[in-house]
Amino acid sequence: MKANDYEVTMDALVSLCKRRGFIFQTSEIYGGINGFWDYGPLGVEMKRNIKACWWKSMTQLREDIVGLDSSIIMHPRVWEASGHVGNFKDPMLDCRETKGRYRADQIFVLKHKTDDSALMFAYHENAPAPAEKKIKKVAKGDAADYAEVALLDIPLDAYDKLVGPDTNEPGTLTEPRAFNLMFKTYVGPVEESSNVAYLRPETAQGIFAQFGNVCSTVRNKVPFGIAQIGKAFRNEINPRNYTFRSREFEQMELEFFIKPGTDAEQHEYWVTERLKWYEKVGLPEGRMHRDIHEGDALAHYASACTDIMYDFPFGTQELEGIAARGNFDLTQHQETSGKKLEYHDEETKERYIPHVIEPSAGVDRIALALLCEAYREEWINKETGEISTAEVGAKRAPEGHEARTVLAFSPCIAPYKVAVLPLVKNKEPLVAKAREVYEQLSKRWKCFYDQTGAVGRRYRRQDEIGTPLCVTVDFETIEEDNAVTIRDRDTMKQIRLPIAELEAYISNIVDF
RNA sequence: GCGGGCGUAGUUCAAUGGUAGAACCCCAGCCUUCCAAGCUGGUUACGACAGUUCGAAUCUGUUCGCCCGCUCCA
Repeated sequence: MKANDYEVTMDALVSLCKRRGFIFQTSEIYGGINGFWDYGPLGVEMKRNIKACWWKSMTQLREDIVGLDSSIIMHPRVWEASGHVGNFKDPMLDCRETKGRYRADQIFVLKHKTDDSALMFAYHENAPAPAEKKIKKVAKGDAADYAEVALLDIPLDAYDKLVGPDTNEPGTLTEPRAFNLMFKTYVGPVEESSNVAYLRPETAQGIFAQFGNVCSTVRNKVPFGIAQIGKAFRNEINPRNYTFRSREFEQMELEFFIKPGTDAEQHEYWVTERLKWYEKVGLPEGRMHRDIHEGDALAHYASACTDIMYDFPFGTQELEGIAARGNFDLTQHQETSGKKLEYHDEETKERYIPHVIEPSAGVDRIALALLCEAYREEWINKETGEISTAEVGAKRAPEGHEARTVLAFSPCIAPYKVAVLPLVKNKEPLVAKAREVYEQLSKRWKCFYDQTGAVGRRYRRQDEIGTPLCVTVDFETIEEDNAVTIRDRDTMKQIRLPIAELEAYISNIVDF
């Protein structure tokens, strides 16, 4: 499947998310603020389910990973050690003519070796060919007389002789401006530079900074991991695509510490492991891809990095990055803090700084992917009950059919697991029995009780919020068999089941 | 941040500078023995702030937000 094979438009999805209470614009009554979103009553349940599935798969179903919850504001030197204070900013410049925008560190310049008054030609890193052509065409010169210089080494007062990468005119480039992507604040009531602190731009550094304490308390042996879920903040230049790129977002990060030399096999292991998890929560193999970083795309300290990509309606985008970061982070913290962050291997009697594999996932992106994946519009034949996929862009169902909107979540992700419905509401014994069943099931799962309107309408309401199972109490329940019907969201088929067997049946379907 | 487009009930759409309407949704009541039935009633909107005008949803400016392209990224 490709991104453009979707029946979903983002508009339809955004509309449903608002109407049913998944996602709201933050502080909407004041006009909202770009890059921040709130999760409504259904969204928060869904998001908690995503995190719970991850947390369970990491810290409960395996013995070699422990959890951590570190603070959002940490000592500023953490960010010096990690390189965020120095490097987490991208100087950018614009071309006034073409309206293009470039990262200054990715632009290089061909400059005449002897003649400072000659025009200079900018080009994209590793792609000097267009600039060489312009030397011939525009300056009537010879490329051999020119030398490569980084754009950032060109003095600002020489910009009027600089020809942009995508133009033939000099003087169209603006000066590079730095964008620090970290949110800054002050610790204590006095706003002075000595009090500056940052909201964390990733949760990972909290794990590295507590590496020593965790090691000395839980007696773990390499390889082992520390997992953390939490908010992170980045002052993105331009948030876009609904919640996909937000300024406040939630991460699920694992730092898996390994013996140096096992990096490649452990990296591959975690990529495979994580793809299995995505399939389990409802993202099919056909829409998932690996984007393997190579060469310049790889950070200098990393030996491997694979992004796990999903085909969104707006394009194929990253959900998670899995990086083999060597021992860069722990080494940096050891040097900056002066505290030893070594691991003592009891078996080999060696001391070393472990290497690390970092699967780092964005919760909000996964939530958005799951919503895109789950959303479908269907047509139901009124006579036969046959379900077919609705035609793209059709406003109405064809004659003899009715439309149905479904969020076909994996049951472990669905905000509500079960809806309990009395067949009608004006017969007290039915209502009483339904309440009893509802209260029993609510002890184990998030359930929904609804007695309003016709039962068919109530089923459709549950379809639209993705509830996998509907339990209906009818007259037979109280008069004959103490059994209920269970209706499946996807097939709309019903079976009859004794109330005594209900919990086991539901558990089998909805528990992760 | 740059360029373009767009802001009217929860949603989808109306309204010539002159009383803001509809459908669906939602809520209440009646009715209802399994897939959005029906009847009655009800709540809810001109993104914000200025300006022009006797009078602004409508014209102008500013701002905020959304969408698209550039850019960027978990």
